[in-house]
Amino acid sequence: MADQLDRILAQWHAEKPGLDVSPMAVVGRLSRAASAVDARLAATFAGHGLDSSTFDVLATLLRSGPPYSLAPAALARDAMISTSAVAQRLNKLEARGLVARKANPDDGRGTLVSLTPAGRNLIEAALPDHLATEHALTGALTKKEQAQLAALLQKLTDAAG
Amino acid sequence: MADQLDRILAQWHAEKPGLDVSPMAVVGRLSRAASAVDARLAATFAGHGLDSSTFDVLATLLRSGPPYSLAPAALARDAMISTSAVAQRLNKLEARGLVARKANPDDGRGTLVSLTPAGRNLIEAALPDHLATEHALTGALTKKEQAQLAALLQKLTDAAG
DNA sequence: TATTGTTATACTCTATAACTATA
DNA sequence: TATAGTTATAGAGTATAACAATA
Repeated sequence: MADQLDRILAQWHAEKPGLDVSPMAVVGRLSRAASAVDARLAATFAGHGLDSSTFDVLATLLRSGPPYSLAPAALARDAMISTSAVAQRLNKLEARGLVARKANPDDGRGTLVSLTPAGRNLIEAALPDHLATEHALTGALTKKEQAQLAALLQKLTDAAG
Repeated sequence: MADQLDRILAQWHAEKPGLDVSPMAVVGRLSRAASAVDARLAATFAGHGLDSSTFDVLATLLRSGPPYSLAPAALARDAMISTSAVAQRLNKLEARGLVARKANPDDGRGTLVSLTPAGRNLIEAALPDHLATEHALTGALTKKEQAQLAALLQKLTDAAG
């Protein structure tokens, strides 16, 4: 049962028999797995009126614990995007009443972003659904396989710097 | 040596001790590995004046073998994007002289996209560099680990598909 | 001077819909 | 009528740079 990547590798073997294209099997499947998983997660998010970046912001605030409040810079670090991208995400979330911005009492330059009650309710409702989706995906693997996969992905990430 | 994902999991354990967040270890690392690998590949592409979507189009044409010519619909299927997105990528590649469009002699409605000599030269030069980058990444894993990783990713993709 | 955060702006990429031409 | 392909258009998302306020 050759999949698309097997066909791609076969094409390369035919066209470039001298090249060792074996890494493509790993890198190509990594890319496809990430896409497929993202699509499944996005479907769950959409069921709650969220997308993955919105979910990430709300989930980051939730898992930070009471008072569910962080500086924009911390959100930017966590999501690995610019602070301006965070500001623009926050504008939308604030317009929807899911987060609120307050002045940071300890630093007049700073802002603190907090979950509103509505934002808290939304992320508390979405989180179990999201976890159920993740369990459904990883459930195809044994616990041992999951641990192996996580370790191998970690090695690859380290190699990529 | 806790990484960022270990810290995230620890936060969830503290905030939601009743939830089994173990799938996040796998899904989170998948996402981070894909991002890290993409960034490394993009750096190699940039060294040849390419980005990953441009490389994909040229590489798809090359591995299709002589006469290095495909219909836009085939390129769209391969890249999993709309035909209009393909048309717009091709406009740019054609403006750079890397591909050429000709009428399909067998179907008056159709177009055939071919590598120009310049396009052929560029992808032939970029491919070994790209493979070297992929070898550098996967070289952190033994051959056996690479095979394991590919198989586990395949299982996960199937579960998501 | 450096830092925090926001906004203005421009850029890239994409999909939907409208359109042309051919089967 | 259906299919292949292109273009026009609009939307989403981002980063760079300019700006305001505070440290």
